[in-house]
Amino acid sequence: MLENTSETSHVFAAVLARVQAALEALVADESLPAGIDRSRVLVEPPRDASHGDLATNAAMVLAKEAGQKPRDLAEAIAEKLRADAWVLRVDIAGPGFINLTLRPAVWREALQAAIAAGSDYARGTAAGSPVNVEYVSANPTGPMHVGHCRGAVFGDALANLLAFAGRPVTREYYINDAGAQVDVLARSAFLRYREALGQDIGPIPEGLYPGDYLVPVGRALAEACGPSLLDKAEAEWLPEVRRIAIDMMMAMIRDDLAALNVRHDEFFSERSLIEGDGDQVGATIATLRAEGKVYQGRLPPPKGAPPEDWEDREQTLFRSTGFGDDIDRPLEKSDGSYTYFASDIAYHKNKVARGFLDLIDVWGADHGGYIKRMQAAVKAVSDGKAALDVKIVQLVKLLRAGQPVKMSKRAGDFVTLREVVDEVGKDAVRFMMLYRKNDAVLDFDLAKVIEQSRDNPVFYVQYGHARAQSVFRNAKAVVPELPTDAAARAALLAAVPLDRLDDPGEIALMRAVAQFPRLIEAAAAAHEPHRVAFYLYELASDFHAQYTRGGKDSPHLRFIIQDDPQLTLARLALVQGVSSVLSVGLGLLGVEAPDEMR
RNA sequence: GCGCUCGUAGCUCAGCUGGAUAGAGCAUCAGACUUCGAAUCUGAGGGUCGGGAGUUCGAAUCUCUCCGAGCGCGCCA
Repeated sequence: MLENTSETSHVFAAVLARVQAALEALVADESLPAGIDRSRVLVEPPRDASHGDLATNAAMVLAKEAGQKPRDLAEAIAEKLRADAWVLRVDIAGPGFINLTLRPAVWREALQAAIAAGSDYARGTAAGSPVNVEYVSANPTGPMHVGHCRGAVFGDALANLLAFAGRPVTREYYINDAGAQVDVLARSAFLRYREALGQDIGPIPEGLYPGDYLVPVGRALAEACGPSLLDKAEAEWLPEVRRIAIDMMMAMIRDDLAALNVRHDEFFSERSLIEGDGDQVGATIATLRAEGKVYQGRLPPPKGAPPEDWEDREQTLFRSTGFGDDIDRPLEKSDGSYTYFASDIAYHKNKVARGFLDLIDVWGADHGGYIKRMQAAVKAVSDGKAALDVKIVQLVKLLRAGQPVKMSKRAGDFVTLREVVDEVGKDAVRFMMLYRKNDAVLDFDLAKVIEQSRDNPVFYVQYGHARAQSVFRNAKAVVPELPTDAAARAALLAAVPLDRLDDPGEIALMRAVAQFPRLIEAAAAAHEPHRVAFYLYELASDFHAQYTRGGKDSPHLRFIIQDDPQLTLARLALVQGVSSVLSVGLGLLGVEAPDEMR
């Protein structure tokens, strides 16, 4: 047994601390200058496993400031590290890498820590500051289509990841219920209302939403109001019709999101900024004006493509150039109403006022040109105290057997999110959306996801988890005392001696499990949930490989050894660790971890 | 014209915030099932990291400049 078991729940952090301790010892020896900057010292897995378990760049990073050659410094550090109880071997390689091989007992204890922690393994405990993640925010004018899908899944997984990493997270949806588009929605719904009352409405006029999804809205209006709205002027019926239509659209959108396993804590109404308690948009502009960040002025017309109806006029401008933007931005339209940007500033100020200094927005690629001005606005309304990270999710190209699927919202024949989820399942949709960096374009081929499901990474990872459960089911023949209940099984396996886990493949698998906390930290810090998906794929791959190694060539490597319950228990502990991490990781992605694939 | 994002194996993509000989999957070729699930595994071939220059011990990663693709450029959201 090693002297400190709590450290082993995060081996990489613990080894970094040990390297830092070695460096401090060198400072005490006056082999290194006092106050040397050690912040860039890292401990990471080496590219090639033959180099050892872990590598540190300490010697290379510190060499210049220490005034020593990297390899000489490496030797001095190595000398200290060789005295460490965890360290089995230290090698110096290449330009000054220090490669560490740990005693296998460290990895075994790391595995035990992982099993004992269960679903809390790798969970961050440090009390981080609250973070607000805004995603989806689709206009409430119709059902969600596949274009919304990626942002929804990405934002949801990112929020899961941040929460798991220890941050208090609020998941938010901004309802764009104040612009011209919701008035169009109201007029479109009114048409369906007349239809529901038996009037012949003919073809849907140009400029209104033609989709059938408004038929039930018309019926609901007819039931609620009877014919009472027919004689009224538009100005009289529109606000009420709009309110009801938006409510029904949002109910539909929530259903769609639920089908994708996406949830929000807060649905924030844009209209509430203007009609709630006071005009927050006006107040925000007034404050900024008082601070000299808003002024009356003129803008030059855009270069290259000047709009036909360009009219040079004095207008209300936000001084975004003072905060890193390229040009100042208008806050009021020519008719005196606020621009979308103006209410968005007020909205983000509202977030800051609610205590969020860390804001994340998930936007579609077509809003990329909007990032600088919004970040400028967040700085301006928070006196530079709040920061906004905008994550852009790129286009999803929906294909069927290589052929693009046409999507036109105007024609009313767009592919809805619900159709895709019903066709391929939420697990496949979610994993495919996350098995790619958010800012890379994604080809999503419906035919491939179904037909080639055997080659689909989501099934590969899920199969890893299912296979592990299968091993547990079969193991009862050798270890009858193995509990069926997962928690009880984990409790038993966390206490099993692991000394006999010494196969290189087994050690590799333990290392992979031990890397999970480090992966979570990095993925959360970078706001990159796709890293979790790739890690899980690799972990599943290591597991499948070890499983197959126990084939006919090496039956002694099977997890279940008929006449050796002790060894079987040790290996079941390994399976438990892998299974547990797969389950937790898939949970973060919002994907099921099934017990069987049949 | 300006701005943002991207360019890595035939195809689809990773590359852990600057590290070692650039990695997976698909496809191709050659192998592994009477026993823990073959939805799996083992191996082989496949590269001017779009081109060029720079920064330093070290660059796919940072800077500049070209080439190419996508998105955006008051009074849409």
